[in-house]
Amino acid sequence: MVSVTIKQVAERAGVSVATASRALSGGRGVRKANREAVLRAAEELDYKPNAVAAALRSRTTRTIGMVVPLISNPFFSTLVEEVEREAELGDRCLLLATSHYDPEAEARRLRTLLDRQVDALVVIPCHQERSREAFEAAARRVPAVQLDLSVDGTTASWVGVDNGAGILRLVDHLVEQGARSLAYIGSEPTDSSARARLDGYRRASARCPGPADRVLLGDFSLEWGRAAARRLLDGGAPLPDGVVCGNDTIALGVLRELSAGGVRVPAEVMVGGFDDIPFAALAEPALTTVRQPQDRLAAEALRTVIGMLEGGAEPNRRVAVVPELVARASTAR
Amino acid sequence: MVSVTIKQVAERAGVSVATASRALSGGRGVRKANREAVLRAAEELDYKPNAVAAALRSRTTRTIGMVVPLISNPFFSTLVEEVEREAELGDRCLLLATSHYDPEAEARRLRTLLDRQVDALVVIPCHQERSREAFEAAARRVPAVQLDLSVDGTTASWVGVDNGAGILRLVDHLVEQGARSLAYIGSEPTDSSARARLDGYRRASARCPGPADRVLLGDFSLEWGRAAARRLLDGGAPLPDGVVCGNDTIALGVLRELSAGGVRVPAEVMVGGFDDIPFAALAEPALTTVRQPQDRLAAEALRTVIGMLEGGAEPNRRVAVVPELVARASTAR
DNA sequence: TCCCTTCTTGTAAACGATTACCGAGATCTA
DNA sequence: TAGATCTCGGTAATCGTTTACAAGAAGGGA
Repeated sequence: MVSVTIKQVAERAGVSVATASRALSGGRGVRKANREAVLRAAEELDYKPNAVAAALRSRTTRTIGMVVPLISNPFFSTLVEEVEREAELGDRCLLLATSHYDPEAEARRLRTLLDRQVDALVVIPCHQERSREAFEAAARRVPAVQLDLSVDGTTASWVGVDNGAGILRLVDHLVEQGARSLAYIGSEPTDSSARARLDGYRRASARCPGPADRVLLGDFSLEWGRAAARRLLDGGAPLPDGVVCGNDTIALGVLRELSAGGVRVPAEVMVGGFDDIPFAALAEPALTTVRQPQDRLAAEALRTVIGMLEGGAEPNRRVAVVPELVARASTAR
Repeated sequence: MVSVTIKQVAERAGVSVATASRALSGGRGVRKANREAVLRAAEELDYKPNAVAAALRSRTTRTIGMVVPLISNPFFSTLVEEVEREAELGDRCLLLATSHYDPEAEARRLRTLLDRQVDALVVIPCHQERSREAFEAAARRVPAVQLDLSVDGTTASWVGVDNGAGILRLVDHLVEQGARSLAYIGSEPTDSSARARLDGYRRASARCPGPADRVLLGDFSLEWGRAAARRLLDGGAPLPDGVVCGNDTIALGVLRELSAGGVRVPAEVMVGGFDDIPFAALAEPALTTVRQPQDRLAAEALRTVIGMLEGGAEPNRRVAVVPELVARASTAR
């Protein structure tokens, strides 16, 4: 498979390769007649520039590296999609790698991406402590930003959602809808989001006129949602008017268990989630939730690294996007 | 950010760059003492090979390009994940691009990936006719395989699921469970999968002892599933014992509407889907479905292109993986 | 001992672009 | 018209590897 090179284009256009290169990239400092001759020759020969060669010499690959724990998680896959879309707008490509929640694999993938000379990195760190060293090492070499999750004890750039503000909106909404008592079903604070949501609930619960101190912590699974809901049902204590869930998966489990226990949602208990996963709108009843604005997160993340790349923007930028509340049937009194 | 080059490694080890290069890549044809000296020097200097330079000279980037219609679709995102995992096993990276179901965008992305000298391409073509030209052009330049969907009228490589066999299994299962009449709710045959499933149903319906000629075609959405189920309910004709759905999303809509109409599943009507999306197992009742073995599909796809790359395997390989049936509550009599 | 392999090694030429530098005209200014 | 400035284009270096080639060293068989 022999490819047309810039040399052949230059030859056909009757100019040197230097002029051809200039004409093809921007065209500044090239007389109009020559520029047109070069472009015509390129067209006629169906010239395709070799991006690898250009990258070697210009020391920039126009490639963004991204490392995520898992691609198939719908929340992450949406982030990947939006980062890719945003990258393409800047005429860049996405080199994607998975850590499978293994900090060592994550470190290896980061190194591989650096070896491939990515211009910048967008990372969803898989572990709040053990991801730190590799991420910081990578961030010393190229502009890098953490997306969604953040590792402990670093000042490196991060873009994510303001979890506290999101929980606050949900709590306010429940109170507006008439809830006088609340409970929180979430995950143990094993990652930065889980902790921020729990802290957010603790702060927000002051807005509730009645008792709001029941907090059940497990993991982010549907099964835990069911188990926790069962505990509420079996507890003997009166059910809260509203249940704030740490994410939608938990909330779906809660809905399922409450309905199995004969409790009507939202009439007896209102339920709210966090994330707005695709199925939230399809649940019965449709789930009120805090929407993570993935498109804005991705855009901000890319803007952050590109800013560091081009403008030399400040390297320690922390952006917390305030999420919006999506009110649906599960909280409609 | 100055990097250590192989030249410095060679110098420190007291050999030429050629020897250093040989020692670092495989080490064949290098005396043991020298090889060790080189490796030690590389270690001490924390040498990181520049993959771009290596790619330029060796004319191979160890990169797989992948173009998908959408990353956030859970079926596609799982395929992406598995392709990435498989690529990593062969020490390759994944350059990922999205077509957003636009054939022109798809063509542009393919060209970009080729400019970047990917070694091979895995493509989920977004349109059965209008994807053809660009895909075939790309396939003439590097090993390329279509994944899941296939464009019309090409003999190029393809790896996907045997839709007909999958539908057949589902029909056989329903008949075994006692269904004597069937209906099919699917999508108009606008892509190769939709057509193969519809054809598969028409062939398989001969296995049904009673009437099985009700076929309702719309699109692959939950809404269409609800609408079609409503048509069955309102039609006046007796309900079929089993409903075969073109995919799980439709099946979830059918479940929802039947339950809203007071029809018990599976006691009165059994329902089966196709794909085994994550939510299928969580539906009420849990949905029987035909599982797409995404890991095997991805592995086969990569094996196909790598085979063409390395072994010069036949360029027109069509692999139809037979899917397995996952029997759950929605068909348990 | 001599010839013929087989190993190792270094030199230097790729790979295909971008770009520093310089010189030749063209244009402008006084 | 001379000198300064600007525009444009070519030569050649460069990016950091891999690899073709040639040559020297070592080993083996007759």
